[in-house]
Amino acid sequence: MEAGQGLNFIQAIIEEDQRTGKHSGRVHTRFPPEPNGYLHIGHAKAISLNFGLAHQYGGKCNLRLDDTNPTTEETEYVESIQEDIRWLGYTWDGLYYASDYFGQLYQFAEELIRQGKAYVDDLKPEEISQWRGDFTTPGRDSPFRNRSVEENLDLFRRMRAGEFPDGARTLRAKIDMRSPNPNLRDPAIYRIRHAHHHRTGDAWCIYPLYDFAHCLSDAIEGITHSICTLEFENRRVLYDWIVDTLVPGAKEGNRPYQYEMARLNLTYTVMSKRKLKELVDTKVVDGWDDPRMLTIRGLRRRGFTAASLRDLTQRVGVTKTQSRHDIGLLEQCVREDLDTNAPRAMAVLRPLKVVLENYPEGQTEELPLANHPKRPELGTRQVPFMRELYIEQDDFMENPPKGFYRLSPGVEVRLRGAYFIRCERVIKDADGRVVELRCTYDPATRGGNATDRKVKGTLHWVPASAPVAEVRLYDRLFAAEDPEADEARAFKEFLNPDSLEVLAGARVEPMLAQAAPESHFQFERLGYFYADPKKGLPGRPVFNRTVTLKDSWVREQGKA
RNA sequence: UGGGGCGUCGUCUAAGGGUAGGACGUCAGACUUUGAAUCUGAUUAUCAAGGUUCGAAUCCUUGCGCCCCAGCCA
Repeated sequence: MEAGQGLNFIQAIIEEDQRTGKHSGRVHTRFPPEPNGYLHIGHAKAISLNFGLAHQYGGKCNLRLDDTNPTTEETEYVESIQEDIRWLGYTWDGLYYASDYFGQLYQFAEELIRQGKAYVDDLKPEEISQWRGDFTTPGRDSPFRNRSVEENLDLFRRMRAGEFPDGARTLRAKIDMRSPNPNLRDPAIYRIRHAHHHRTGDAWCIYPLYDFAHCLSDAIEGITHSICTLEFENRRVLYDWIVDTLVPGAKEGNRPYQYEMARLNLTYTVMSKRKLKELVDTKVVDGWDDPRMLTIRGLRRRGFTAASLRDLTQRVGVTKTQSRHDIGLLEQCVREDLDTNAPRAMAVLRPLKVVLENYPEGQTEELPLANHPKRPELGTRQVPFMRELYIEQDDFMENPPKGFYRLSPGVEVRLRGAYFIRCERVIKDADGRVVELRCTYDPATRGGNATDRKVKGTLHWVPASAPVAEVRLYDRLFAAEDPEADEARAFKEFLNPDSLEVLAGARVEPMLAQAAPESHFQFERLGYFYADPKKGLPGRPVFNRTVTLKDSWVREQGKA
């Protein structure tokens, strides 16, 4: 928001900290994804917040791969995460992995045992769960809770040495089994996992859990403001407990603090990594970078720009209020970016043949069209014009309703940048479908100008010689505003069956056949399109529709 | 029915004792060689009830509603 004086609540905290001299005025944030999936638009919010804050306050922001669970994490994901952050336009100060700290974390754990504040528990997972109690019943102390420091140290070292199978024992923090906050009922901080880790290989068979690893990693890196999402709110006391008992100087304020904000939710989509993965695994979509996915890669391949994603994160703000933003806001962000930056072009998605009966056969002329109506410096291009052309099927109606500005029998319209044409006759096939229009053009209106009369409609067009291109029309993946709202039904029941339409027979102006992969265009009167880098071939591009233009005619019809 | 959070236009988000502002959406109009863009204008909100105060979205009390927590996931 450009309110100016309206700081978001994190900025307010930082400015207050700077005023009081907390952290010696330092700002050091971090973006800590777990490398177990691809980044999505929700991460983009966290990324631009953390990197943006560091930039705004002259601080630093680290990228830290939170890789404490060897069974779910893969190198493939750490590479994609880095690529996506760079594409978004951010550069990290330090690149770290939680696994960099396994040695230090282990030492912290031994220290906790020495302080008598952690113990090795032999209870099995189900037993731990039973002994923990529930929201209304306090937990009970584990029978192993009062082992001596020596015994705990010995057992913990043997856990590390690989003497016990997975699940046999855990290291637990000794806090309070009767706490009303279940997170303080002696949370597990180390578990046994005889699993290969993507970076440390087989060096470890015990791995720290999030609550233990995350806060201490923050402390090790000198993070000042550790921003996470709302669901971590009731773990903050645990965060504080661990940091305060283990980090030297923590009590004096020389430590990181956790702040929670609302995650980004958007209408007509799901955001959890688990659900996105399910869409990929069940082939509902064609991979993590399917243009319908709200992953960074998917959005990128759909034709969203990094600037538009950054813009969205600015507009949605930062609050603690659980919210769901209108996906239309994202669409508006990319429209605004592409309206000023995308060159214009003409493409006919569903061609309808037009023959200009009074235009000489065999004649062709090159007509100049502006590449951008508001930016003459972007120049013009030549588009061939001839006796046979294509216009959009939607742009003709034999019996038009009131308010239809386009072509119909006896009506004159302008072909953009070319001539006025009038429809004289309609040719139909045996089934009565309109297959061709016989029209006349007015040579005096070259360039689309006439001094003596006006026309209501201006249509885009391509010459009959125009190359064919595949165009993919994408729409939102789900038909329901909140696909997860109905507890009784799976989110996949709300998929939009029309989220992808492939048009193999679109015709594009010649320039577009040479479009470089990853280039953006506005196809006039239709929307913004992006040359797909994966599907397209040289001279044979595939265009993904990023978003339509706003269309008040569609709205008008909807009212009828 | 334990604990932790959150309630402001349709959707988001500002204002933190002194004119409830902005964005997106919607509606109406102007302009238009994109039914786009642009420009005008309009509509609509402080969860409820009490209290304090000259004055409450803001402070207090009591309700109500929604979200999160009982992984050896993060």
